[in-house]
Amino acid sequence: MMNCTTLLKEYNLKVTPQRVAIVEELYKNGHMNIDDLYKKLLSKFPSISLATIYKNVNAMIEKVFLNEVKIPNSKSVYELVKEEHSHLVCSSCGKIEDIDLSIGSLVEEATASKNYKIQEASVVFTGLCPTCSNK
Amino acid sequence: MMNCTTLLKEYNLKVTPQRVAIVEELYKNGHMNIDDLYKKLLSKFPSISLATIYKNVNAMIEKVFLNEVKIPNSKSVYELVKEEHSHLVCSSCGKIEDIDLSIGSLVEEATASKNYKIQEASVVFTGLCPTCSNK
DNA sequence: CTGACTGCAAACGTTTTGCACGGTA
DNA sequence: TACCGTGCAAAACGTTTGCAGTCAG
Repeated sequence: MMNCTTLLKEYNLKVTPQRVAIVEELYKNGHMNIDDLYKKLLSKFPSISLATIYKNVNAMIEKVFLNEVKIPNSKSVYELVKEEHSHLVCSSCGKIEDIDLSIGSLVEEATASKNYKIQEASVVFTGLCPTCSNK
Repeated sequence: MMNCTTLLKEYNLKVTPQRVAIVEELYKNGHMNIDDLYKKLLSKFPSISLATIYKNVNAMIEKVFLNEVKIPNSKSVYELVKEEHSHLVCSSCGKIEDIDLSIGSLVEEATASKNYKIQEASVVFTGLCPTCSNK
């Protein structure tokens, strides 16, 4: 188990039980949408408010501690910020996985052909995960 | 100017002046969000309703005539469906451009490492466009 | 002529805000 | 203690729906 308290402090976020729980859940589950988070936290904090989830998620995004990932045909999910990576979404079961892809050459391609100074890349592949494609 | 009427018919969409205007605008501007469309059409149809925009955009997505593009840190935009391509977004002026990138090797990489049967790819790069990076 | 589309208003789901209270540092 | 976070309720948004009238085929 990671040390959520220290982590929150490093990002200048006050440590509250609710915030610790959010970080723990995201660490455990990788990617969660607002509802996932709300339902998970409800079992630990029966009177937690959806507004608290929103406020905290937004605060954490502000501090660049969380990252919002927009998924085609589905709700945004949130993840702890880490090294750049891409995402794989299963169109059947909805599972989301991180994947390390070498997008360097793509970035160069884009730079060369359109002269953009690329700052960020959002790469999301949708397809059938191994489990679902064997059904 | 393209033939919007024929195009709409090909996709089994009844031809109305509002729909023709939506297609014309998207053809002209490439990518527009709901508000862009609404404002543009308001000048042609002073009493058009936002609901009409939504209904038509959704109908066109249903027929796979339009495509929604989710953009990090900004609203979704819509475009006419065409060959697969990626997107370049300027983080300063908001401009969105199509770009043809060879993502084939990435798809293979993902297939090989995670065993997914990839169906769709969403690649959006954010950066400074040539104009904005010279300011 | 029939069914589909439009515009309006109401409904809906999601996200944000204001406020009183309680907890963190 | 001072400020920030929480939970609640209300407000604000964005999007969808139902309906009566109109239009396309």
